[in-house]
Amino acid sequence: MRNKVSLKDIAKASGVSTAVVSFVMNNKYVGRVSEAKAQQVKAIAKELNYTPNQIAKSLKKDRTYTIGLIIADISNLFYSNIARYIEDASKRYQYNVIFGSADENADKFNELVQVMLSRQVDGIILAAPKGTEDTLNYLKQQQIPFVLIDRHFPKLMDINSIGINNYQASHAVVEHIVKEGFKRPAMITLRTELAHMRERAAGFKHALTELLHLDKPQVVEIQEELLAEQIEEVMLGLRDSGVDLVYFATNKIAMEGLAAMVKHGVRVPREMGVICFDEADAYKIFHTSISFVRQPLQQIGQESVEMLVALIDGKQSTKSIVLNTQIIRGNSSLLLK
Amino acid sequence: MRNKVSLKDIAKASGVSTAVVSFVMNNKYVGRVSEAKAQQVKAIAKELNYTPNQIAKSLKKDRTYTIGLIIADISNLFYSNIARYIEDASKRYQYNVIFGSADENADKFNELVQVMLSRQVDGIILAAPKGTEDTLNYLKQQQIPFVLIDRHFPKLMDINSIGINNYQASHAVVEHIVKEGFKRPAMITLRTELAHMRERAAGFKHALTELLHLDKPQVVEIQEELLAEQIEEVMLGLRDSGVDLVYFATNKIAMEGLAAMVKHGVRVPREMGVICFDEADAYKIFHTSISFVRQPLQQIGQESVEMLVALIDGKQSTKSIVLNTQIIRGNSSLLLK
DNA sequence: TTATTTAAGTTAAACGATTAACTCTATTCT
DNA sequence: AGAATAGAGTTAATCGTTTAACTTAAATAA
Repeated sequence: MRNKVSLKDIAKASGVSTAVVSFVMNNKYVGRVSEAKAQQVKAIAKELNYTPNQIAKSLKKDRTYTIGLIIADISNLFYSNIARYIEDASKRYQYNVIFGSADENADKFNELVQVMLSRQVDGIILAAPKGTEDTLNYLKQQQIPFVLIDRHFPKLMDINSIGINNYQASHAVVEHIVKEGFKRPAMITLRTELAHMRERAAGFKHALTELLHLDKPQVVEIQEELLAEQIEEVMLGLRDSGVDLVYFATNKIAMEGLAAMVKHGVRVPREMGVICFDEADAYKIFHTSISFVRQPLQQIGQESVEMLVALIDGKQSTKSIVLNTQIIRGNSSLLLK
Repeated sequence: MRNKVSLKDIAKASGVSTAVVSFVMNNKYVGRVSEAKAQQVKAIAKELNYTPNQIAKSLKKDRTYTIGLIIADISNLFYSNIARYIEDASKRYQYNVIFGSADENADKFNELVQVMLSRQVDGIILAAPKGTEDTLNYLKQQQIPFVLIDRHFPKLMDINSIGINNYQASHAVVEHIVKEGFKRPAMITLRTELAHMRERAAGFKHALTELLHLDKPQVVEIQEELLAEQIEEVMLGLRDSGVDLVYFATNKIAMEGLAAMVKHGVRVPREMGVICFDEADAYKIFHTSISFVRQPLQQIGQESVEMLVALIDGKQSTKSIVLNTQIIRGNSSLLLK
């Protein structure tokens, strides 16, 4: 079988107690173990190829140095990028990440939380689907350190979260396109109660009534599961009704929407302008450079880990960080006269 | 602090020993605990909201039910998709996944392996960068269950792996484009020793000498770090030298290559045909539908987990699974006359 | 009636590490 | 010289489970 070397083996091989080996391995031996013996123990440990058993360590110290990460969908570029940054940042803090994908499903989410808790993660970073307020409250009440990313829940108070200013981002989008001269923009978003999405829509609506005095800004809500099915119809409908620019509220919608435009030969931006929320690698192979709202993914990843680690160490009280987005201008939102 | 309920607490609350609680919680109580008491214990456990401490369990049973996953780059769609399928499949087997990204760096890879081992993962699934043969040998010698995905190492014998038939896939690509009538195809690949990439190139070359009797099939190798920098020059060079189709050896190259074509207005397939290795979401917003080689990602994920679990359970000896790919034809590899 | 089996538990060692509290020297201080 | 301190270790309890081995009482068998 697998040749596991434990403290005991090293202790035996070097003729000392396990305590000495433990002290030496953790570099806490000054004043307790002579330098000579320490070096000898280290040498023997290396020779036997000792790897400390983190499981045992965790049990004793009640710290696993593991972060749980629950995201909506790992195959979505937005989340997989964040996952990457979170993994990066965690490593810098000597933490490992165990992850799971909730697929926007509250039950799956709850199950994942339970799994992570039973694995004794020190804390959790999560992008929660709708309908998970109870679980979040439970985590809070149990005083389990956690940080919400991307999504937030206005009903819940005193929750640590890190996100972006969705309302302002949409507002800025409208400012940009109005300045460009677009007169009849429409937004396509998902039919959802999730606050961050509602804020994106609200920012769009308010800015349009404010800046163009439109009394009924056009916002189309599509049910996520029907996205691929309905997008073409929606896009053609918007074009035929004279909409001059479409603002996609997520990168998933954008991909489907752009695909529909390509399929039906809708020229961008001549026939219809385009601006998207979120970046995608894919944009660079679109025939026109795409304008989009960039979220600071790396910062979200980095700061969520920092925040969580601070919480774990008891060094921080509740806070919400709201990061700023940036509009990256491409040709897709230029009004051609 | 965090209110941790242990077996001991339940035992105390129900007036029995921890052994009884353990038996009941694991449903191993028939003949040892009366049904009545069992139900009572269960009720108390639920009431106290007991969650078993998997860390303690792992220590005792020498099984963590955790799989380590080391991939080249989580932000690459190919790997993040595989990660998703691996996570899915793992859950079905009651395993969790801890993951890390090696970024094609052997040192980082080795470090990740050590971390995973110290976390006592039951087995590892890995896409290994070049120069990691020693580590793989070490794992083998230590009898740690592991499964190689995507990449394989011809020098290493008796390694469990799961991959695709790269040579054949390229051969099929050539058959397809030759049948279409392309006469001067070129391939763009990475400068690497990794076997799977070399096989892709070999399949292309051999098929071309075989089918079109070209004595010097054109294969351009780009150093990965210089990809973005050099791709435009390469693409324009190929076009100007009369190449009529380009075969991109990975999705990363494809994205860069297609972006260069878009930027310089190279029409696909009229000026140059295109066929790619690997799928990308992005293809659907390209102005022409893209032909590509599809890898069975879900199957790779599923089977790698199955294989690993079998290895962990000692139910399986070494084997290599080679899966088949499929060419998905789009308009990008149609010869327009 | 006595012996044996079964049911329903309990006890305690173990997994691999950590660490407070202890034991010896050997040295230093007064 | 005697007391105090420092140096170099050891002992053993502990983290939360699991489980082999034991106990005790009741039921069944011979």
